[in-house]
Amino acid sequence: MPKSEATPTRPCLLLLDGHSLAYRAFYALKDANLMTTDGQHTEAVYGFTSMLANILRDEQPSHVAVCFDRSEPTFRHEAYDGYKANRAETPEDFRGQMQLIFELLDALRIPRLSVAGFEADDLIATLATRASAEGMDVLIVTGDRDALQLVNDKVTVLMTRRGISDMTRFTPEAVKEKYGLTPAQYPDFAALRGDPSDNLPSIPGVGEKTATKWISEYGSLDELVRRADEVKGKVGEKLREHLGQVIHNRMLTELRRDAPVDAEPSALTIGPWDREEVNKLLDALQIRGELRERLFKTLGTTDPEAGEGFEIEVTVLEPGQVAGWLAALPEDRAGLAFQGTYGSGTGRIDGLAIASPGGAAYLDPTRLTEEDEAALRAWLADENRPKAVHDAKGPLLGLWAHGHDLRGLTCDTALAAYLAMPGQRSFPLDDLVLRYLHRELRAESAPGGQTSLFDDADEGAARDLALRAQAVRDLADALEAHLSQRGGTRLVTEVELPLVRVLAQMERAGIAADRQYFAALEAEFGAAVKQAVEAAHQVVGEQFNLGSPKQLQEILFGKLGLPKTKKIKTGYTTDADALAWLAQQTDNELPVILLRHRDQTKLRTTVEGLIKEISDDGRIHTTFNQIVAATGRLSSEKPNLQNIPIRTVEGRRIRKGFVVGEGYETLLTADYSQIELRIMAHLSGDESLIEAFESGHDFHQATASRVFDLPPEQVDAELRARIKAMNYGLAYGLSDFGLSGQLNIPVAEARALKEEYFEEFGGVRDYLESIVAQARRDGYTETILGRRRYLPDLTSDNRQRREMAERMALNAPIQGSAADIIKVAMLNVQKAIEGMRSRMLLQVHDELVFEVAPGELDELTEVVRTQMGRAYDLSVPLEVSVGVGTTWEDAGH
DNA sequence: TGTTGTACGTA
DNA sequence: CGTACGTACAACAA
Repeated sequence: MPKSEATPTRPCLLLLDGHSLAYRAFYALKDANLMTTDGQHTEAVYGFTSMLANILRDEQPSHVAVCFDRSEPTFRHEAYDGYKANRAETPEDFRGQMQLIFELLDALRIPRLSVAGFEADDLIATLATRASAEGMDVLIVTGDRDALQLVNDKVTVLMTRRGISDMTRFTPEAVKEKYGLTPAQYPDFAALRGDPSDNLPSIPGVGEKTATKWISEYGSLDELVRRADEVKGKVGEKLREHLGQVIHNRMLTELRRDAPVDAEPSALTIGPWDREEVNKLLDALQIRGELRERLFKTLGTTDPEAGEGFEIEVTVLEPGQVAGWLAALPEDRAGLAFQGTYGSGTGRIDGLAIASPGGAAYLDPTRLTEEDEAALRAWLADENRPKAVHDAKGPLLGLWAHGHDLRGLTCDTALAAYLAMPGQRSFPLDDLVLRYLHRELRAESAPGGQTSLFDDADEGAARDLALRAQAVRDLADALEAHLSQRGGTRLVTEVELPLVRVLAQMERAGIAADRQYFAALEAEFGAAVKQAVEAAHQVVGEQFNLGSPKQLQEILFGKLGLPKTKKIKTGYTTDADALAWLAQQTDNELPVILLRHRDQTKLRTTVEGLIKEISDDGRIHTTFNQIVAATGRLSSEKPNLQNIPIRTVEGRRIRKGFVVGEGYETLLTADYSQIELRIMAHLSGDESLIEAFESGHDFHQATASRVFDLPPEQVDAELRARIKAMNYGLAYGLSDFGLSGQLNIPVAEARALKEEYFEEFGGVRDYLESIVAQARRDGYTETILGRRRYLPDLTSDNRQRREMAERMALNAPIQGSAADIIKVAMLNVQKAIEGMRSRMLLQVHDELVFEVAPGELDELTEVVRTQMGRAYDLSVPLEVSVGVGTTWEDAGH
């Protein structure tokens, strides 16, 4: 809230806790992953600068200083060995950013202070005390709650809350209201509560609630200590037990007001800052646009070279105005933003904003005249009117549900960002805008926003959506430029973007489910679970929760005294492998019963989950996520249809519940056989491996025959199994240790086996080694279509992280190329069946599931075989096997 | 109520 | 001490 400008300005000193704010900024912006093109992270600098600019603008202080901690130990460390002893190490990405902040403050001529042996807090306390004695108002900005003890009539604390713009203003009244304490009581309270971040121990059973109660009841810690005997109950005992500790804590929670700061408050003015230097620094940090302008504006100068402001004209279109507005719309690419909800293959749209160079408009698609509706329909469906949308699949489903279509999508900013940063798990628009446009996308109408420019809530929402549309438009350009610069344009425009439509179609179609069958199955699995529970209770002789790993451990290793299994964080594992091992080790039937219970509960909950997801149309509509998997795979959720059981007979029964829908003839599944191994053969160019694929024999058998120098017929099941584990393991970065565990053989033997394998397939070893070396050099791996995966950990000092990254580097090009290929296949199949009634329903990484319209089986089979087979030209054939049946199980192989 | 750890299904 | 996911549940913290 700006100070009222009418009052004659009384001197006001602004004191900031530099480290605290920089840390806060860093964590608030961590997900945005801000960095310069040469890899210097800038989250902390950016966020700190943004906070500083806002506070200077809003508070208009006459004096200012930023206080910093020093690396030297403080008097608190001397008083207490353990002080801050459990502080986590400074994150790698944060390092170096403090120095940048120092440089920026120096360029801005804002005083920064630090004193050896004292924390920033103590400097702040000292200066606040002196300044208020001189009649100045003081405003403290920090994230450290210890500062609350400084609050009085003259001293106010702004405490960071969440993010970088959300702060709470603590006056004496506000402290009272929030904590039920006076500022002076705060250090007493803090000592009593303890503080994990400073490593001040707390009293067991005493949290904030009890601490507050005691301090307000007794008035002060002194008084509480004096009358500690009066405190009743268990907590009273605990208090008396820990009294010494609390008193010790108290010495540390008091801020020093006598730190040797040589600056006088009145001298802490903002100097004439060096504009050139600031510009240079901001250039180096690649901070442009809105923040730079805000900073300059606040400091009283507008920089002519700063990025243009971010103001747009927003028109809220009323019924009858839409057609006209669209007619006048320039032909440049428009940014679109939708307000709506999506899921289960459908959606609804409540608002739409369109941003173009001429301005932006908001409209409610449910309130349109017929003419508007027609114009909007035509414009949205016009292939020749280019559009950019953020995460278009949901809106597309929504539009379809309203009878519209969306064509001419030339950029999906979420997809583009995914290809630019495949390791990120989500891509919120505001983060991307911050990262690529250096602009804040703040919802102005949101509650708690600093300004409420709009009295009308609807108009505010309209403006927010329009701002998003505009941001999408700008972001699309920025991301396209970024991707084209590094050769990622084709992957996004020719594969990922057109795939959006295919996935939407699959989600909308869903797959038919046999509800009665699932219900019966659930009952059956449920009965088996019940039986297992009873049997287990019987064996053990007491009731317990078989689903609780903790209770299970107590029973198995405590009560029954069975041999210990592998250690995990919470004790000893009770996973399926361990239970199977236990079953072998003892005569006790319990492990077998538990295994059965695990099995059956898993199956039961799977079926239950599926039943819950059956829509009114009798079908299950999953959602395919195109932007989560770091390797480029799709994922499936709500429900996940990519992990329906198949390995066991019992599990496969669930697949019988997925059936052909009414009006269709049958289901068809088509999958790639051993696609990842074929890709490994292709990428490595290993002649022997390629020949093994072309030999016509079973692949694992063929490779085993080569490794062991036997005719294929003489490869027994054991040898084949070993080589199969090798074949697959290699693509995952399997270690000797892992292979030995997998095959139950000594590590030395596993190593020897690997040697033997590489004697025959040396090209594979060379390839695997080269891929890691290349990734370490470039910082990323690449698939056959140029999809990248960045692996900064390849150069980590931490062995575990580095080796993890190495395995990812081995796997990413293989798994990712397989994802590329099936995506291309999906596009080509979809194009080829456009005129048919049959449709694609599911993708399960190397398998596609179709619903076949009457009379189309032969044609579809042919199309699918051909298109999948020729999706990409590898140096080995892409083999496709097809199955047909009225349930997913029957259509399987 | 939200987060963490364990377990387990698929490719 | 092979990769990539999503979901369910219990336990814990608050």
